[in-house]
Amino acid sequence: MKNHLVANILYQIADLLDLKGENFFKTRAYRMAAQTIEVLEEDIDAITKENRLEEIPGVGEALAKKIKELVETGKLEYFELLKKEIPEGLLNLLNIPGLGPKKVAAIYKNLGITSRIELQKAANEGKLRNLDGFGELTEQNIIRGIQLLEKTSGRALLNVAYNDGYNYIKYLEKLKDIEKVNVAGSLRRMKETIGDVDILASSNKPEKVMDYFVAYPEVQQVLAKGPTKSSVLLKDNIQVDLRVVEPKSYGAALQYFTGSKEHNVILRGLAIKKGYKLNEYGLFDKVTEKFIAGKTEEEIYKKIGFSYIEPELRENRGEFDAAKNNTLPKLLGYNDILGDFHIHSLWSDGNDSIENITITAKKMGYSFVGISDHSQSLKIANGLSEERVDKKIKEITELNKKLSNFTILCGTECDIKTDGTLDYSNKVLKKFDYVYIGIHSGFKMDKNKMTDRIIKGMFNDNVNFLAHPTGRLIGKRDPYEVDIEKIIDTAKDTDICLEINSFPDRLDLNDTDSKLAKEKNVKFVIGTDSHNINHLPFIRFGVATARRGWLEKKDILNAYPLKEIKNML
DNA sequence: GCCGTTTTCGGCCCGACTGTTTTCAGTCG
Repeated sequence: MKNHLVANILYQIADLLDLKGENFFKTRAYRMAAQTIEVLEEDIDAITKENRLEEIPGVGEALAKKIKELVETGKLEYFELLKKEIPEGLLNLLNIPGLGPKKVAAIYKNLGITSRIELQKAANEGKLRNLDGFGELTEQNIIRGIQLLEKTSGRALLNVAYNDGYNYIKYLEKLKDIEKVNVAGSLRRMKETIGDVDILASSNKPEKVMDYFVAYPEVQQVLAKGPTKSSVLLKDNIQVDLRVVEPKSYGAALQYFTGSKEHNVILRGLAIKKGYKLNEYGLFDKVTEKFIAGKTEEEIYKKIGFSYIEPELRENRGEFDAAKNNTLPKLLGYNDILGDFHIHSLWSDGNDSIENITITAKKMGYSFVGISDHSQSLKIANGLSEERVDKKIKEITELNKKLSNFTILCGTECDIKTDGTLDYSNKVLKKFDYVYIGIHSGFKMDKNKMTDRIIKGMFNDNVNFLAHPTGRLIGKRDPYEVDIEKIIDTAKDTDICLEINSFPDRLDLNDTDSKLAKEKNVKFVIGTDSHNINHLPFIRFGVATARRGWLEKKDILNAYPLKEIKNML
């Protein structure tokens, strides 16, 4: 059984136990074990076979026994009994903002409700307000919560949250009573999707800050407002939370509200071991409660015994060991990219001429761009025939004559056909400065076939880059069935760079697969897949994904000067 | 349910806000 499946069942058990009203620490134990197993590098089957389950942190006698049963039989009696006792539908109700285990349990016990539809109906009919601990406002909040969940399906893409968050910051920076202001939370960690935008500010006049915060023109609704914490819903249905702290606590609060939760749990635990207490107000002596640090994140990490850990790394994926041993990666910087190889122009399905793309790229400080239009069989995207390839090369040659200190390269995003052959002959492929290959049709293939198809394409000597290696579209399409480890190994064998596609609904490879590939010494190219000049700045989301995958400047082809890249290609 | 360089029992992170109730439970992060 796969690690994430085991983790998933443990998470569900925790939720079910919560609904039963079990001890908080017991359900937390299930969640901590689930979280550890979810990101465990080693296979849970192997660990079970060798009777080493109890070596996993957070797994003791009882959990080891349950995991063993689950792995060996594919079922867990305890879980089945729990599901009989508590309807599974209740688990979905927990996703509704404002509803926790206690309220869901009360709703089920008193009204027998087990689905969102039944709940909505009961709320509309005013049946919830009479329950103990409920009132009219609770009822309204539940209705609103259901609507919100349906509208946003939970999380926003990174670019949407990014724009909302940083526009809000620009607005807040205008208020003189704010000393410092930053985004925090998953947006600061640049996670691929964002639940809500967290903002942190320091000020000695928090009430003024809160008044200003809720007066932002983009606010649709004020969800909560207090002197230190407020929440609003923007017109695009993104929730933004603001916390205000005193300047001396700013670093501690920024650390605290940046998370991740898992990272912070570990950090606080380590602080306690060193005789400290860490919270959002600062680092304190555990006994005397004396304030030790808090103004900056750096001093907090340092006092606890670590070098500074970049926000993108704070996911409890080994950053503490690396920080302790001084082996943290020197992360790729947001300004390290010198050019973009994955751009579509008017020649295929892009909106802009190569000339206009060049102007924008120069403004961004790039020294080169590569125009990689689609290949001939992708008719829907106006893929280039062999004849049009020659014409495009001619246009680029002419344009380059007029440019100084800037180079346009002619590439292609060549289709890998269903049999693994490429959409251009080798003779045509050799005409390009570089060749991307990618899957654009025949997504529903069995895993072995798909893996073989891609690998066959990668073994063509003219190929340099593999575009969006898993083909996922976040929230819209799952990755195609592919053995990503085999693809990574093949990239190493064939010297092909794996792309980190920066388009916000792709981010493909993702952070964890990128980390895996880096560990196998694979090189990367970060491309935007731009179809419009306004897409070129998406590069920051590709860089963010690379950083979350622990990648350094030296791992990224398009962070090298073009002269060196040409040698490498 | 886990864990232990004071502990094999008694901790385990805890503060802010809302809504209901009148001193606090529930939810969230």
